Amino acid sequence: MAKTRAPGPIRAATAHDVARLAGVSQSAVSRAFTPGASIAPDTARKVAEAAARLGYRPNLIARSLITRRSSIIGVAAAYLENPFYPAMLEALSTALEGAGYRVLLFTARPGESSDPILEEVLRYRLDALVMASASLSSRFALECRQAGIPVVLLNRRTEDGATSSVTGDNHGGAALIARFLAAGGHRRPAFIAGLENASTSREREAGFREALAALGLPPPLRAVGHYDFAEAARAARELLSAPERPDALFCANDHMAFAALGVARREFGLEPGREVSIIGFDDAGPASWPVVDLTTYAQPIQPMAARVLSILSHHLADPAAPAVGAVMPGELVLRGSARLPPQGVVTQEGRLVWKP
Amino acid sequence: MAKTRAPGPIRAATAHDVARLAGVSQSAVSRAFTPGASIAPDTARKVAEAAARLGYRPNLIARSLITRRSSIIGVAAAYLENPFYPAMLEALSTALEGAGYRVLLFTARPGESSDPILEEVLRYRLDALVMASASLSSRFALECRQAGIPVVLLNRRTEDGATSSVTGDNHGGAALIARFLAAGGHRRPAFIAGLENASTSREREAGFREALAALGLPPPLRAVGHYDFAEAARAARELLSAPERPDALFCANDHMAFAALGVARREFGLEPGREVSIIGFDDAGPASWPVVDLTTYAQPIQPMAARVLSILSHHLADPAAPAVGAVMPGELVLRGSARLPPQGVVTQEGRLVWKP
DNA sequence: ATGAAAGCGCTAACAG
DNA sequence: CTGTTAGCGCTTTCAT
Repeated sequence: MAKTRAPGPIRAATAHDVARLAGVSQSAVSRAFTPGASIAPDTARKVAEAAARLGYRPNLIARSLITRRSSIIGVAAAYLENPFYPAMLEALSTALEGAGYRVLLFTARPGESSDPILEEVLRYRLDALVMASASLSSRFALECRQAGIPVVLLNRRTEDGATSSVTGDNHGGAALIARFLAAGGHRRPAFIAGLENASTSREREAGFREALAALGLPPPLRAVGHYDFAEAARAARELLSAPERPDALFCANDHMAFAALGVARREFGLEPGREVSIIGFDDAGPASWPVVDLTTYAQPIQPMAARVLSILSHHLADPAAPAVGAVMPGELVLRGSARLPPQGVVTQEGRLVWKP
Repeated sequence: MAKTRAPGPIRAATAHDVARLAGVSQSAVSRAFTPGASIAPDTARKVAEAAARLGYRPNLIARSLITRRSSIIGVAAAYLENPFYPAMLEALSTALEGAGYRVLLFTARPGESSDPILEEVLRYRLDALVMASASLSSRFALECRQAGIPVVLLNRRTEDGATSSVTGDNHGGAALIARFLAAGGHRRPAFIAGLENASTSREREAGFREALAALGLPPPLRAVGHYDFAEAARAARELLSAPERPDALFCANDHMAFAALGVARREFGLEPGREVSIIGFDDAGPASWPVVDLTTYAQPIQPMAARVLSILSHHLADPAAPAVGAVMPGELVLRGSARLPPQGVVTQEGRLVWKP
């Protein structure tokens, strides 16, 4: 009577099984699956055949244990309601997958410290960590560095600059917006801030204020939207109710501008682009939808993702390399939500941008 | 002269190091980090101290090799431009993280077969796989099953029903929309399809047509938007240019409805909700933005994510359990883009829904 | 309750 | 080019 296989989870074939079937040693099997290894074509063929027959796939877990590299990169993301982040995540994931990495996703609960989840980064021996949006304690960044795990911040930066980062040109973009508004004849600009402690919001505000001052315009009215849709709507409401109503609203990101757009049109009957100008920052997907049609400073998503990968590779190759802070230039994309100035409007790659 | 540590990536502390420092055996250290294990409180304390001193963290890779469980679940997602998916991804990730799993993200390139990436699923010995949006060859699903890896499809279903799935009530929701339009006095409804071979689009169309027929209304005009923004805009343009202009547009998902909204208002000067009714499916984030204000059938994102987890747990506990196809009921959320019928409009949890 | 010993499936010297 | 031999860091019997 034939002995039947035990039921339940059939154990996957191992390199040993393949070796036995192919009549070679187990190390030969290993070599057959290692790109650069020296192996006779004939042996490789025999192994390939046996492997195919058994449905063998090298166990990456076992490989990682030895090589101490998992080919997995942690990506901490949150705030996915803001359509900028899914786009960034997709670009980043594509870039990393293209380079042979897998992405382990951490969606930090807003408010929660990201540290507990990030403990896992160390436990799983991830090759590197990309922090998009979530905050990171400097203690943890240090610990990662000690463990030899490169960290790159995306669209975020620490005070000390000790951790590598990739950001858009927050300061320059905001300054450009100030000049754009001035050129368009706006005289009472206002600003809706994001989170007070976020580098993006602070840098954008600083760039805006400084440029405004340099142009001889008054400092902007200001309200805080905490990068939250409902709170941004409240902020817009507050600003548009001011005795001297602002003639322009610069929102620290598109997500808040989407809220402001609705408030202006539906609650104040102000047509964006005609009676009030509303400008965002990011060029998140919906900004280009005709129903939304938001003028905004576009962050270059693909190049930013590519830059993250290159910095990561750089750190992986040389663990002692110093941190780099990459600032990627973007463009002011002109749509219907802000009045155009008489000069500097040019078409570029099928879209209107402002080049003073 | 004191011997200094070798430079470069300092090797992380192992259970052996901790054991040596604590003066216990390596297995004692293992037990100290295993929740249910029998260990003397005193020993546990000594181990904890030594571990803290060395910054020791159990290597999950090594553990996985033995336990054959990685606590990692693969999630294949794509089409993140459609804001429904980031929301789903976030909910799913939160649910899985809450249950102690990590999420390995696969962003299948559109068009590409998902199989090559999914090979990785097998190599990494993932515990399970959730397919949101990406297509999955039945060959691969079979292979996963043979390898004992549970697969759950999210917002997608196979013909044969051999793979577990969680979907919204596509047929029922679409039928409800048909009845809603009829009740609102619409007489010439049209339909914008998504991808012709997607179960979501097919089921929504079938539900819509059948209900329309039952109501004695003519079959809807039809155009295909392929779940793509630009193509959906084209489809809307085509339908709204028809000699007998439709008085309602049901789009197979919100993302396409966002495009239709823009076309109606900007290109045809038709105010959605007054001159033409536009309805979507999903209740993706922007649908509720006042600038957008889309009437749509809401899929219950959180419950769907929770259901995926429960089905996964079920399959993990019993690998031989049969596939289940969960259909989660949603609600028709009323906003400004579609004319309201005189009856059945009720307020529920702060929003307007239709309960005929 | 604890330690010794045997692997998990694989890679990486090392001889041949 | 190939097989043999050690482990990677951990969990898990099995005695004690």
